[in-house]
Amino acid sequence: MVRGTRERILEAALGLFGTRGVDAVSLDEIARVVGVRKQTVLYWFATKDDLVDEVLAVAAAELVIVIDAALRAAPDDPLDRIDAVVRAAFRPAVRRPALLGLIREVSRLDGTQAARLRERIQPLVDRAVVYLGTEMDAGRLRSGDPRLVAALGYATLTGIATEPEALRAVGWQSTPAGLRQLRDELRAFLRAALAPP
Amino acid sequence: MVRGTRERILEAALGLFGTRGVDAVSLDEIARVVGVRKQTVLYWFATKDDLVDEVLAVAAAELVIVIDAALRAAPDDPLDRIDAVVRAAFRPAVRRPALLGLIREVSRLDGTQAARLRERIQPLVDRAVVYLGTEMDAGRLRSGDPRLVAALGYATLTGIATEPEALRAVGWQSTPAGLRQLRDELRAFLRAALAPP
DNA sequence: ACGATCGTCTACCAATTGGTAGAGAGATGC
DNA sequence: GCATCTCTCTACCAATTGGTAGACGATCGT
Repeated sequence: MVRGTRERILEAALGLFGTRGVDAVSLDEIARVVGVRKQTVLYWFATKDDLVDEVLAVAAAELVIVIDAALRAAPDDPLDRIDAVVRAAFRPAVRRPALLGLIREVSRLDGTQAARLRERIQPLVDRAVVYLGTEMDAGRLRSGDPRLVAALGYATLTGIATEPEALRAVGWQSTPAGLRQLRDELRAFLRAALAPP
Repeated sequence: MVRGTRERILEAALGLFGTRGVDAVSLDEIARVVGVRKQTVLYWFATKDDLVDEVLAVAAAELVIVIDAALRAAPDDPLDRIDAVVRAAFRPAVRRPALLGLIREVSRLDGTQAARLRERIQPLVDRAVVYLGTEMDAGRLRSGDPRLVAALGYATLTGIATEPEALRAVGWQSTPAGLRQLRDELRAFLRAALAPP
């Protein structure tokens, strides 16, 4: 066995849930992708809800790790640090749109699952909000309500990463050059939105 | 009959599709909300796909009308005009999050439906892109690729309007005062992102 | 007054859903 | 050698899905 069945189920489920939505994906379909029977999926995860929970945990952990690493290596200037986060979040976001898509999906999940995910990401969010607040006070960022500014930056990033249709509507193409251009435009957009006047 | 059954089905479907996703909502559920049997829904709309198509058409038309009206009444300065669009799109977005949510939902629909919706909205998008381009050339907006800047503005607006979970994570509350503050913060964010340096 | 049309209904249907029960193959421990 | 444990399977199941067939009453034009 090259990689555990369990891991392969989690990975397939992340991809399918993230791009098509939890409700729209059946256990049978996940099993088919993995190359196994539905009952094998139910052996590893007692219910579909359990599977959703664990997939959310995996996605959250991956995001937290990626962003944490980027921040640790980033310079001191807040605009540069935000750049670093964008770059760190952007790569997995386009390579695996499902990742951010799944986080988004949580809005329509049942409350306890949403709460569990929020709990995992909360530290990251709180840190970001506090950081934005102190930098605003220091005059190194445009001032405003740090909580809402954090939410707006998040909305911009995940929105652009998870809505291919919006990009198609403006004639954008997903080539390597296009991706680079999109990333740079996103960075410029957020820089301008956050820079002090 | 106060309002036609057909209209009531469309309205209920818009609300449910927009907040929970097309796949997650059954015809039975829509019928129950309307107070009618599923077969009555299927009398007015031959298939679920037909219903989805018409709901998308209704939502698109409503958005186009609202934004068009706001633009016709707006002043000349591009930042003020963008303000006007934000304000126009923000009210329906929070009163009926389903509206923008449904537009977003299209990313996971089958290609022909997505294409049909894109067709309806395309004129609006094209106008926006051309407008951004000329104002950038005139130095009244920060310059960049107008297509991507349009997509980014859209992503910010719909992202913040359709993701209550993100706002909850930063401790935001949906009170009238909170809404006003959110709208103003969104306007300041977009103004800063788009203003010339 | 009467047939046609309209709108909603009851009664089904096949396919798919998430989930249960338990058989059987293979490795592992003693 | 044998029992145990791990993993995947076949065989079901009840509930729900989108959809069909057609009965029934109301309304309408003539």
